[in-house]
Amino acid sequence: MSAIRLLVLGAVRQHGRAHGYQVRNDLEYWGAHEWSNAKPGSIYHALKQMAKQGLLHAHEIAPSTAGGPPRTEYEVTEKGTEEYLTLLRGSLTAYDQRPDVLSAALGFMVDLDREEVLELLEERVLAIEEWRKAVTEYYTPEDGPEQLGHIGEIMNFWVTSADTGAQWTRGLIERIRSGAYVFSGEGNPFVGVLADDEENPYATGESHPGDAR
Amino acid sequence: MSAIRLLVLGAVRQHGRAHGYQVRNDLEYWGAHEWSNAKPGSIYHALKQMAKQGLLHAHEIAPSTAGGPPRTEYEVTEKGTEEYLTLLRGSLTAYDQRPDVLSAALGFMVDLDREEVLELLEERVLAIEEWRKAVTEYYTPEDGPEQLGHIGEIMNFWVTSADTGAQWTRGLIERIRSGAYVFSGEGNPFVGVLADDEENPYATGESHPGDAR
DNA sequence: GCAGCATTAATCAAGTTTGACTAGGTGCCT
DNA sequence: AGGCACCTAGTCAAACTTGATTAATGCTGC
Repeated sequence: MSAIRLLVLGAVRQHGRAHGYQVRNDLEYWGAHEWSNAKPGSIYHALKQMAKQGLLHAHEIAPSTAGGPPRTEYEVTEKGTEEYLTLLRGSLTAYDQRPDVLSAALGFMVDLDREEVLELLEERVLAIEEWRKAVTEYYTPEDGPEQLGHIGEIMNFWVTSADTGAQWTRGLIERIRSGAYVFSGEGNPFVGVLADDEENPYATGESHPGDAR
Repeated sequence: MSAIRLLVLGAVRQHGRAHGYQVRNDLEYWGAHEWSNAKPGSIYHALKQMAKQGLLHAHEIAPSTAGGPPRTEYEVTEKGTEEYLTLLRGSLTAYDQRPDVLSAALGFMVDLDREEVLELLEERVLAIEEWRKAVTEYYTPEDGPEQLGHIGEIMNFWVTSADTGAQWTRGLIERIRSGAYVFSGEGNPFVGVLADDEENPYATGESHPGDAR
């Protein structure tokens, strides 16, 4: 599962009601085009697909106010909100070693209670540790790991990634526990969307060096 | 770009000539089904696609010797070898933060010279550092990073990943420089394929805990 | 000697992703 | 007044991925 559904649901939800281009713009504002597969096609596809599945409600809307083809506005349904929360909780908990899923979840974590986020992240640490154990046990030949030759570097790489991932998560838990950020039910939330008339300070210019994807 | 083409080309190449099921088995032997999208469908698709593109040559072959439908054997063409080396070099160099690509490349790095691998990995470190710089510059508001609120955790996560990725790469360079592993042109290579009659000691049983994908 | 099950090998439909392309409108320069 | 560049909003075909399913054969117990 990629991060696209979570991103799109979260973006629409923050607006209350949004059309595709708006979502596309928000995701760009968040830098999501750099670290996730948030291409136009994927976004519009996700919107349509989720509308078909009843997670979003599609309003037919008049021609755009600012050029371009007529646009459809979407709204998150109740079922969509449930799905959103499920995806969000799952993305915070599970270790699936795709950075985009965790990144998306970090952007939305404040939609949950502080206490719940802490629990989910603790669970994440446990999941990573379990995964690490499974990998090392599964992938260690009887005659010792030297038998693997350079193939052992693959396992070494996974294990290192798991360890640093756990370490980073512990740091995040620490920061949240000591009061960082504003979570659900704690006063006026941090809003990360662009207003209709606001220009995007991070608008895509040329791509950045090192974008290997 | 996913790792599937590199994996399939590399697997076929190590056999000289292989059918889909053999490739599938090798990848499982390497644990690739755990950390890459090496599902049967993807493998067979990649084989056909690359045959169509002239990277592989497809031999029509008699019915299987051991049950099942008739099988097609593939062989890497000259063009395929070129593509393979290009993919391999690119995957060692570029930082695209998908662990599967690097994992696959690690498995095949010994097809290159020791010196070249060291150069490619040095380049990788540089690419990571450049990427890190681009990210921090691009994503730091004028009023200081505190303005980002919890969104800053996303950037923090990328940057941390980049740093540990660079650190790990430096460790690998060190190990290779001090003589670890057997590279191209250094005597009998380490072979990581299953012979026809050999059984897979890591055959898929049930899945492992923490397999979130 | 054959019913039932496992194994081998591959296909298929449904869903997703990609990146290029379309097409209308606005503003600016000359 | 013409034209060109750019922005807005979205579509599309081609490629890729996924997980289930099919199809052929061998093995095993009765």
